[in-house]
Amino acid sequence: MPADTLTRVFSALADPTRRDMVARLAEGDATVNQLAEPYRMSLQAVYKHLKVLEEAGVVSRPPGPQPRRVHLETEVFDEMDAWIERYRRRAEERYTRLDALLAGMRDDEKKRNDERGEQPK
Amino acid sequence: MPADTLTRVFSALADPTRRDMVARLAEGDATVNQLAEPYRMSLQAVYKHLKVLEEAGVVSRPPGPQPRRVHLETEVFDEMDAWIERYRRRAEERYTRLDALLAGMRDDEKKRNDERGEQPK
DNA sequence: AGCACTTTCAACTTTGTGGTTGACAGCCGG
DNA sequence: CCGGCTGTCAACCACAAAGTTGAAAGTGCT
Repeated sequence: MPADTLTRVFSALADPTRRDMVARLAEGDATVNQLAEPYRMSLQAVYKHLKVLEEAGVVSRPPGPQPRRVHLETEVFDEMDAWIERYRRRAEERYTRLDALLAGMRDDEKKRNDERGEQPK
Repeated sequence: MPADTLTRVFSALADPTRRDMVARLAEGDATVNQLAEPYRMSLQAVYKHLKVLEEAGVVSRPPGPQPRRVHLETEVFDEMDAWIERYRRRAEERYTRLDALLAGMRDDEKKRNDERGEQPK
């Protein structure tokens, strides 16, 4: 089972180093060496991170002359954004409907308390 | 080192089961048993997932009468959204500026090719 | 061809994560 | 008060993830 896109994207972005790479790539494409420079980490480790980002579709490395430049791919962000927005929106809708429900809920609660013989303040 | 919020949120949402929980909680609060019902997984495992979501601030479980209901918290989504939007926007700005740059880049490339003695097509 | 640099592959260590089972404390209703 | 449901904690297992080193392919320049 090849782990769906969202899983790959979210876990790719769960790593601070990888998020930092994305942040820097947003300023423009870079070679692997430029990318690797700030980190105290072997070059192979950087390639591994890149591979994760690439498989998640966050980044691409078009073939070309030797120092292949790493490029930020933004389409995947749309997908993540859609997911987030979808559920945020739904939850917020429920929240705004809450006002309308409050009156009824207060009545219910009062009734329940009455049935238990509790004193209203 | 207490792993920053974004790291916790992204890795919380990197798990399909947890994303599914969020999706269902967007429809309304639920008890742990209701939440756990569709999964073929021990109840303790579900509590673990909930703990991860809670520590990431995605979910809250206000204290109360025995079956404590799980509630979706949306503020964290804003933070994620801000991060995504920030870099997406920056990358897209670069992209739109690309048109303006193309003329200059073509000139540069032509010059480089000339210096190498390559034939223009 | 030959050297230097880029890229990838493989093996290994360490740490984290998702899941299990088992035990146990806290509430609540009969 | 006691039996059942809710919630938490701990030990353990399997496996994935981040990093290391070492070695081997490619690619580009002179």
